[in-house]
Amino acid sequence: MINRVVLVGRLTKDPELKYTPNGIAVATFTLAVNRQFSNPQGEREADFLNIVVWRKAAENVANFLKKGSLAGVDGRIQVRTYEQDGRRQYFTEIVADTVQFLEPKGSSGSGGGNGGGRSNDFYGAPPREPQGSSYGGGNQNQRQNSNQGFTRVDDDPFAGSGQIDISDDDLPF
Amino acid sequence: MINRVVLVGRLTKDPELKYTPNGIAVATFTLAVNRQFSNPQGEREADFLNIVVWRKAAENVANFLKKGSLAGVDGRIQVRTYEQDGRRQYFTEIVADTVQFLEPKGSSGSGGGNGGGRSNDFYGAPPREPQGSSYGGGNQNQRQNSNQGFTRVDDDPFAGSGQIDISDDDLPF
Amino acid sequence: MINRVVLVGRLTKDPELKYTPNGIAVATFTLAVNRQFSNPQGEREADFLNIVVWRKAAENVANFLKKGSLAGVDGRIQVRTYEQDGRRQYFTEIVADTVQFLEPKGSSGSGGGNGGGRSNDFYGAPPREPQGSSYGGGNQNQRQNSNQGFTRVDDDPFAGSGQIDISDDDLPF
Amino acid sequence: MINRVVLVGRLTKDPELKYTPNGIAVATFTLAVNRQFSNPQGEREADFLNIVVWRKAAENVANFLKKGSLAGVDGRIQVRTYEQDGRRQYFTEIVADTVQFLEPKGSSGSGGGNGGGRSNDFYGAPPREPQGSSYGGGNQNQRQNSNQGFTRVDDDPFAGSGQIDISDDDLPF
DNA sequence: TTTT
DNA sequence: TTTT
Repeated sequence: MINRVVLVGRLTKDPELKYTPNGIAVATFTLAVNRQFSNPQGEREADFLNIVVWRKAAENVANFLKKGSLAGVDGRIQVRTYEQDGRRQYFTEIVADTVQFLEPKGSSGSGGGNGGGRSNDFYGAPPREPQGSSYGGGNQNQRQNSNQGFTRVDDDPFAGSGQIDISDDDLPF
Repeated sequence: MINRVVLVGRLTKDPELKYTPNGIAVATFTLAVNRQFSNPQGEREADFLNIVVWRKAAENVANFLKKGSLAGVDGRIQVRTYEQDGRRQYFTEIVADTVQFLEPKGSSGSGGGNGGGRSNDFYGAPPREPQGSSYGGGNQNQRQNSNQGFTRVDDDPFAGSGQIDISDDDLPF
Repeated sequence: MINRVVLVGRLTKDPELKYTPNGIAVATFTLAVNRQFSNPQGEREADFLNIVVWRKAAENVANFLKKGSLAGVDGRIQVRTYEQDGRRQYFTEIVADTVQFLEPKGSSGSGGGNGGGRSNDFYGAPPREPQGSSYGGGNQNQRQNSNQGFTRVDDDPFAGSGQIDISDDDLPF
Repeated sequence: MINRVVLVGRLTKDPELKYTPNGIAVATFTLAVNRQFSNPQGEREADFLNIVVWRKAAENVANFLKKGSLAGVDGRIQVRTYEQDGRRQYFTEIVADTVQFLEPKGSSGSGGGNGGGRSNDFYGAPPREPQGSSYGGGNQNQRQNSNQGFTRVDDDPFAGSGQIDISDDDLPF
């Protein structure tokens, strides 16, 4: 059924890149999307939305976006459910089909030096592609390539660490 | 900033209509939106999304939609935050600008008999209209017009009851 | 770049199904989308939008939708340009990723008897899939299976007939 | 009925600001939206889409956007029809509810010097507001304020000139 | 007629 | 050229 979301906002932190046990890249980040109107106190609030993106687009996100970057997201809303202290919890996220980098002029100033400059799109999560092992587990993320290597992701790409060993079949793609 | 959501799905229950202390109508319902692909177990899962709609559209929703109705929603995602047992909780909802009734042929079978038949739209939450007292608190909802009268809504239209007395200024419009 | 369109409306005629020389299915139809407000003469106008959908979804569209069907479309806008009498002409169409059949209750009454009943989605135009010869040219359209066989489509799926022999490379996918 | 479009692209020229006989501002521009994939010749094509925006947002567009600006648009597709040499012609445009200025860092380099810097939204075309004469005809456009004054718009905001005298009632709002 |  |  139709489930379409389009957002433009700024990353609240650097994106996190992880890999599934099968070597599929997944990036997560939070997008701050300013509200249309200020609240009665005159403050312009924002909604903080959790974004997930898979495969090649995940690696592009990790390479080209960072805290503060302006980005567009085209995807779908999804609610994940989990138990915590015996209570059912809900986690709402946007699964991005496309992430667009929106920093037009050799911006990004300080920091990582992603070069960049052109407005650019990353297309992720192609619907139901063969889930081959084409992602061999090699970490192509340029920014997190120091000591820690990459992180494995299991069922929850937003989780801090994932030790439980599950297969790709449990992943939502 | 751009924040746009379009959904088509079915109501999991009859919508709930409430009124703010100032007499502004607000309806809430949950929309079940089937996922594109079935999970590895071959089941077609759904996402259950919380929808809010204000003013005249809220009353139309209450009058014309019910459990099982197919509906389209055009709106924006919003995250509300609240404390519970000292823990910060997040509640994600879609604030609908438009709700479209999608039951083309004199459907709705049993129950309320809303007659209907035509595909119909309800436009809600016009951005920043004067928040006059045009909604005098009279309950125009035909389906919930029995004994219980209408319910007051305070800061959380999804809450079961709201006793705290807040003004319209605390409402997100 | 972000280019997203979501529509709900009714088919003004039965969809047309054609096949490229390489056997790829493409369906076209016009969707009447009623405007939000009536014009000063009190009439509720509609916009008539050209929709294209490829591959399996095209065949589903041809099999399950017909004149008057309520349908949802999720896709992108595209402008094609062509010459006519030495004048440059523009043709705007929506390339659908998904077409959703929105006739909830064993509707469609008279006519083709598509059975159906459930709300259903067709996913078309997967971005950049290998354009294999999986569509062998066999016409699986149940409604147009009489004498005329299928129609070849060349560069313009909306054109009445296409005699010029061009390859898949000229097609927009 | 649901009719929603979200675009991100660049202006091909400076926007044009006009005023209706009743003094309502309307801006038009063309947005170049790059396609997702390059064509078989390896070129990245674009779609050129006509955007219209009304009232205050129109004036903001005229003041803050110019040729080459990156902008987001949230609106609806509309088809206008007209006669030319006895032939019916169609003109497809996007009526913007919101235009978002997407040049994050004091960009816009040469030229008008709009200062700016912050990502900014303009909300136009509020649905069915009272069509009063609140726009008194004063031209607030800073960039086109030289000799030519403002231009009147009649039925077609994209037309070069409009001599026919029509009332606001013929305008699509 | 097109933008970076 | 248009749908309910």
